[in-house]
Amino acid sequence: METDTATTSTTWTIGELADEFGVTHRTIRFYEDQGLVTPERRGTARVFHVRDRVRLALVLRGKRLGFDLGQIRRIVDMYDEEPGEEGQLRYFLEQIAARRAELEQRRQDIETTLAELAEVERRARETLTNLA
Amino acid sequence: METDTATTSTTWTIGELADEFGVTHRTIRFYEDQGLVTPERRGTARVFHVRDRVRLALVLRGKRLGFDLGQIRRIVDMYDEEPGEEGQLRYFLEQIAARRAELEQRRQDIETTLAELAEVERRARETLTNLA
DNA sequence: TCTTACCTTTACGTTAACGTCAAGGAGAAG
DNA sequence: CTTCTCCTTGACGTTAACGTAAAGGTAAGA
Repeated sequence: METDTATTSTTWTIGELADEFGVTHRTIRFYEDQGLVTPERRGTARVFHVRDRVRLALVLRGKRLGFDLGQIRRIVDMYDEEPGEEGQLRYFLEQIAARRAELEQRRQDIETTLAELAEVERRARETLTNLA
Repeated sequence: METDTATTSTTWTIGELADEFGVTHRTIRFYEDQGLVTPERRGTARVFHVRDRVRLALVLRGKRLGFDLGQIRRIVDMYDEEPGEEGQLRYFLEQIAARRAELEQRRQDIETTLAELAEVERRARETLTNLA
């Protein structure tokens, strides 16, 4: 019996990640085609490392937010951008500002909607009380 | 010259709404097919009233949030739900709670992402300063 | 009356993001 | 060696949300 010293494995198969994140193999392979994850290959099999796991989580969070994969890639790629020289860095900061602007627009829309739903709910509760 | 007493018209053509909201006629007609707007018909022409204008704005806000039209309809329809009897109202409140839960999940995701981007930005600025 | 602008329906085309077979390899267990 | 289980690569299918002609109606202005 091989000792399982690694506490929890530091690599994953496609099936393990699929189970953990509740997606199909197909989805993960699709994300690989799109360059969102880049698993190592041992022979023909895929071996996913921590970086891939993190990126997959980021992608799925982006999906929950309703971003398309293009937008998602732009955000995810920011997480492991290399320093680079000044021009690059300034451009990079511009990109970050743009993403932030989008996210803040969304947050604003969400807060407006939540406020309106609260009002709709208030009226419904009122009507309900008046039935008693 | 017909007096334009109506300050700004209280009805709109499809083109006016399309221009105002930056979408195409096709999009609005599609939303009509989906029952998201229900313009009056005068002969064959569509006449949009305030209700349609409001609903269109809600739909587009839903799109900015990345909801699909199914989710959007569920939210939008809440805005002009009729009181109804107790069972209906309780079900209605459940639905509101569900939509709110989705929106709050999104808000959480957005705040996490904004925080992470702020950190990424901080590091980029740091690197930039160290070049001077 | 003839443009011109705006509207109409019908209907096939397109893109994103996977779903869904089909056919087969690789290794561990019995 | 055979049977499982999990993996692999194609490759065509599907759904949502419109895009994009095609072909024509209508009302106002020159």
